[in-house]
Amino acid sequence: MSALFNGISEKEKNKLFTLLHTHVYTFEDNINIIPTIRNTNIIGIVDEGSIEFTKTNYYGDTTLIEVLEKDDIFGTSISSLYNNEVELITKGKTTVIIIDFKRLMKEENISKSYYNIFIQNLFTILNEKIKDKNDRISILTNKTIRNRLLEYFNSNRAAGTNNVYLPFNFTNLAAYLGVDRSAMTRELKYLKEERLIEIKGKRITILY
Amino acid sequence: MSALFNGISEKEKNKLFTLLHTHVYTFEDNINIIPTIRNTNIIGIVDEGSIEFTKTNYYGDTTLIEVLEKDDIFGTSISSLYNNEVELITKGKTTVIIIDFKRLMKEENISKSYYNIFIQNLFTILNEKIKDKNDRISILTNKTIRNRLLEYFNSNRAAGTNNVYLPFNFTNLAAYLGVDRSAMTRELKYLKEERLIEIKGKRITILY
DNA sequence: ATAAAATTGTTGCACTTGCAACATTTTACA
DNA sequence: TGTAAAATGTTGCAAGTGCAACAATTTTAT
Repeated sequence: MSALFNGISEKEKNKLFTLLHTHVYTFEDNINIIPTIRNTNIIGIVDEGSIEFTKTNYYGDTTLIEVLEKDDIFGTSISSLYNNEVELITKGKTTVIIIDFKRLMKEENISKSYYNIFIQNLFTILNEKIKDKNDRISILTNKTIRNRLLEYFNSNRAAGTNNVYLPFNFTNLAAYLGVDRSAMTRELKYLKEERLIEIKGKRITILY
Repeated sequence: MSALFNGISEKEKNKLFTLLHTHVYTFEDNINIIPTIRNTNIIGIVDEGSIEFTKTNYYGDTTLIEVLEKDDIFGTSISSLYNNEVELITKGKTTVIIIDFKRLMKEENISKSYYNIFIQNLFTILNEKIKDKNDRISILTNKTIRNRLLEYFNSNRAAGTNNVYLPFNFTNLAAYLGVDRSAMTRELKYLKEERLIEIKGKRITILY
């Protein structure tokens, strides 16, 4: 659960949506939602389902930028919908809440305390997004698969432990690390043989 | 020049700084400024000089995350100062303006129109930062030096032209792309020989 | 103007990795 | 419960790239 509505009651949340004239859209599985919401300066919130945010370069290679789950945000003023190589593809039936960014910034809203909390939460989430991206950049600048794995494991330990719980499967881990999956599997085998890690399902234990 | 003070006059800017109780710090060359500003929930603005934002992983490899120039922003609520592997190193004598984030979010400020513009500008800048990082991630997931170069060139054309003007030298380009500099030089030679690009100083012309 | 420092260019070599092609196992779903 | 689909595991091989070590050039500072 994201922090977007932290400190805001369900009642206030509904008031906020009225105040901001939010729109709700529902999409079937595997739809690019950008054509529906394009040309508007908006903030979108995933309310149900999930969305894969991808970017395709000029020769057709696609990068998975992030997976947006319930209460994650996206939008012109947050990511880069204006870029036509970018797609937001629904995974499963998906509902999104759309807020007009201009309305969000209207002064008359400001007397409401929950409005201020909402703006603060938005900043906090953007902060976390930037931090996550910095972390991924740091990992991607490693020159070997081994170092990418080790840095990933190191910076994703469960607090106070030597365990990492993968938030996705190994195929997606390879994509996240920007490496060939089979080559990554080989490297994981070496790491296990050298007893630097142990793997049990999606739990990796760091032994080094 | 960043957009942080777009639509805000110099007079209003000074009023804003008074309103927000900003602090100004000046540092000599090559100082890590984090110890001075740590433990505060702040937004920092570079007013003079520049700052290299680096991240060092657990085995000592350092990644240059971004270079902050005049009017660029940083901070707990924007990047990840709480992370102790992170450094903000001044390049040359550098002055920064520090704004307490809590104060920035105080409701009593809100009647001022320039305050609202300032908040909007902050969102816009964060948006651009996220977009830049997404672009870099997209480039870094390419598996060959050649493809990283070509995608970089393609997504950094000067508007409406086939020219790219490097904002840094080739050594830093290699760091940005996460590749060995000498290997990159070799690849650039091949690209020139195959007449896919032309290089004249820091101007690259795309011929493909 | 000159020395020092930084940047750029070059190349051999070892090694990592992508790729392809396929086997095996697990998961999804009708 | 059975079958298709997805995920994981394996391996040979060619190709790309990091690394090291050095030369040449350009920039910076005094």
